[in-house]
Amino acid sequence: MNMQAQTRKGRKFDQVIDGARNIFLSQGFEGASVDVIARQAGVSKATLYSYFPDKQALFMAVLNQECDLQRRAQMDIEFLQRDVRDALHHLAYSMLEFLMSDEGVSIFRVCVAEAQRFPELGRAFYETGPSTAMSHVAGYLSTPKVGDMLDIDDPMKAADLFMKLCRGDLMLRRLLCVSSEATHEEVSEAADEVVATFMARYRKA
Amino acid sequence: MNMQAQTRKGRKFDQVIDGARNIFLSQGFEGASVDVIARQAGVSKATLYSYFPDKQALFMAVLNQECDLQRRAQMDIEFLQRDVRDALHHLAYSMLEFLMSDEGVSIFRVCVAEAQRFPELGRAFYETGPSTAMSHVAGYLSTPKVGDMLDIDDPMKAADLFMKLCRGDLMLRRLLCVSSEATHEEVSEAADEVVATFMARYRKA
DNA sequence: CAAAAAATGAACTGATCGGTTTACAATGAG
DNA sequence: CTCATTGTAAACCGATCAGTTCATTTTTTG
Repeated sequence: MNMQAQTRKGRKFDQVIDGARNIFLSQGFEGASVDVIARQAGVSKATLYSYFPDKQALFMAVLNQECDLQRRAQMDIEFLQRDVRDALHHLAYSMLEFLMSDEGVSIFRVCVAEAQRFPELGRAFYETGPSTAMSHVAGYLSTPKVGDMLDIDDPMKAADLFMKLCRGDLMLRRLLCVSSEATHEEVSEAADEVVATFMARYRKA
Repeated sequence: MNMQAQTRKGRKFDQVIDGARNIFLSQGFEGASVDVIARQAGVSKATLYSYFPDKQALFMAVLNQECDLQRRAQMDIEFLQRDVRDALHHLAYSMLEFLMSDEGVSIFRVCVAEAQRFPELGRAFYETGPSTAMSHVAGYLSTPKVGDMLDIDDPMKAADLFMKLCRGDLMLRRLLCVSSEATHEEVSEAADEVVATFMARYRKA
């Protein structure tokens, strides 16, 4: 039976990952103690260690899953068949929404913090997160519909610009805990600015 | 005598701060052990604890000093009396150079990582670093010379744009340890892009 | 030189942490 | 029901760590 795959894995596997996710994302790697993770997961420490050989492996498992989620949460470009300006705004808005969410900020913070200690981690996050997103955006920017409106010679470079316009002061302040979650208006206004600047840069001559 | 101010403080005060700076910036707060810091500083642990009541205080002292250095390292705007385009390029280049340096990356990484644990830290870093820099840039952008070339209604918003253009993919890759120090050419090219985009956004109608 | 101040090193405390072990209970399939 | 799998609780180990103590040495200063 296909249930066996789950059973073999153990019934509480997901609990462990979820608990670890909570603690790691809020406390970082060193700051998270295995006892606390086990308690949060509602699982005994022995069970936890029956799934993962050590704390590092658990950490990487959590982050890998998080990267997958990030990949899947990629925006629905198909549905961007409307006006280019609207499409860009929609793109910027959804990107900003993720970047500014508690989850987005947490995972970014942890990856930056532990990138030195776990060399694979930084690269994995970059590839599955920002890099993949950039490729998606570049793909859209290569569309003939966009080509009619804007003069884009290097779609990747343009996508890079688009993304760095999204990572502005708003996100910096969240990362440094200067401000808390942004309002819908702030995000929408920021998205307006992104689109305005982007279109100014790549307007037809 | 004015030497007493130093003597009262203790002869090895600077050694302690320097050693702590090295270890904290490369290992983070939790990752840095006080014994290692003392050894790196060439000082006994007892001496270290005669200067600072605990590890946290030492950490904050290091970061405060680093913020001051950052403030002092602010660019020399007076010397920007030349062509606006050149001035902007110079500004972007020196900003990128700091952001991409080992020191700039390290301090940013540590502040982002520990901002949750030390709420004052994130704010202090933001104020003395990015925020101050933004004000300087906004000041320059309010200059009549710039006003002749560009149509800037909100200098702070424009300065924000300028700075986020600098914090691009290059810096992201360094933060995540995807790539190491950038070459002179890469930085200069990135500065070109910053200026091109900025001037496109604020060109006279 | 002599007394005071500053620094040393090494041992020590109490706590925490990662990880293991053990003896026992819950679960679920045939 | 039976038996193997899976999970539990708690004690335990060795290591590390922040912070203290103290007897001794070095440096400064008058």
